[in-house]
Amino acid sequence: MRIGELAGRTGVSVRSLRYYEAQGLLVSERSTGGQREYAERAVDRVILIQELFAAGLHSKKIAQLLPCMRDPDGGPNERATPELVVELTAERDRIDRMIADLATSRAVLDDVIATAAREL
Amino acid sequence: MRIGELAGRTGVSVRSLRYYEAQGLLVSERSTGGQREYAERAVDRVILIQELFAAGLHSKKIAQLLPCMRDPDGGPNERATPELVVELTAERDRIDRMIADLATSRAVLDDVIATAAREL
DNA sequence: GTAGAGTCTGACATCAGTGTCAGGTTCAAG
DNA sequence: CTTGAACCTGACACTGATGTCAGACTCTAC
Repeated sequence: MRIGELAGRTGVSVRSLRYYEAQGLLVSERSTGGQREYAERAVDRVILIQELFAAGLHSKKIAQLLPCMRDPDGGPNERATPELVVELTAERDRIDRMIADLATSRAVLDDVIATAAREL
Repeated sequence: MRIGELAGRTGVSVRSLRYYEAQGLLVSERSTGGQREYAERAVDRVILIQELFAAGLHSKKIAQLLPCMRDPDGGPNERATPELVVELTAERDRIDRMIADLATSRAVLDDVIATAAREL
């Protein structure tokens, strides 16, 4: 598929997809005329990238992480270096703290919403 | 306490504390010389603000939310407008999706880490 | 009263992902 | 062939929280 369709199917802008490629997160074949052509699995890949972005990982770290995934996405499947494992473990811990903080914030919102609803 | 102490006790930079005040998230008395003086409860307030930031809320929405909290923090304790309730409900839903996404990302990291550890 | 640490305001810089525009090329349908 | 939609590259703008700097003022301790 071409970039517009991929954008439509993932909800990610065309601009962002080109950015992902520039950052080495996404690969594409090129047509004779130079237009990007994506395989079907690019859809899942893009969604995963978005999730990792949302989790606060920067593109550089995502670029290191993706080839180490056990996931059969056609990539070269390199192995994680010990340094990367250390970094990813730190990220995982950060995500754990993030989830805990989110739960707190959610409770705050819930409380305000419930209080307001009670007063109506 | 003065701004430096508040910064130290919350782990938030002096710069950020002044920013919070400019955004209407934090209030302070002023000394005769014009220096900010904070009450004890400012500590919890700042920590809460940080959590809400981490949850992806923007300062404007936090400024609307804070006075509607049931929390006895000395604020005027206004009541949430129906429009605000709608917005906060949307934020809460967004946080729920965010937590779910984070769980996915965490699992991805976990998998890579576990795979790497197994190969060592 | 003086030294030095802390604080003040205001301005500009940074980050990283994304939006947007310009000028040109490619693709698919008629 | 032609036309219009989609795509290309490259560049610049934006966002929003935070960093950083300059020059001036305040506070505390000696």
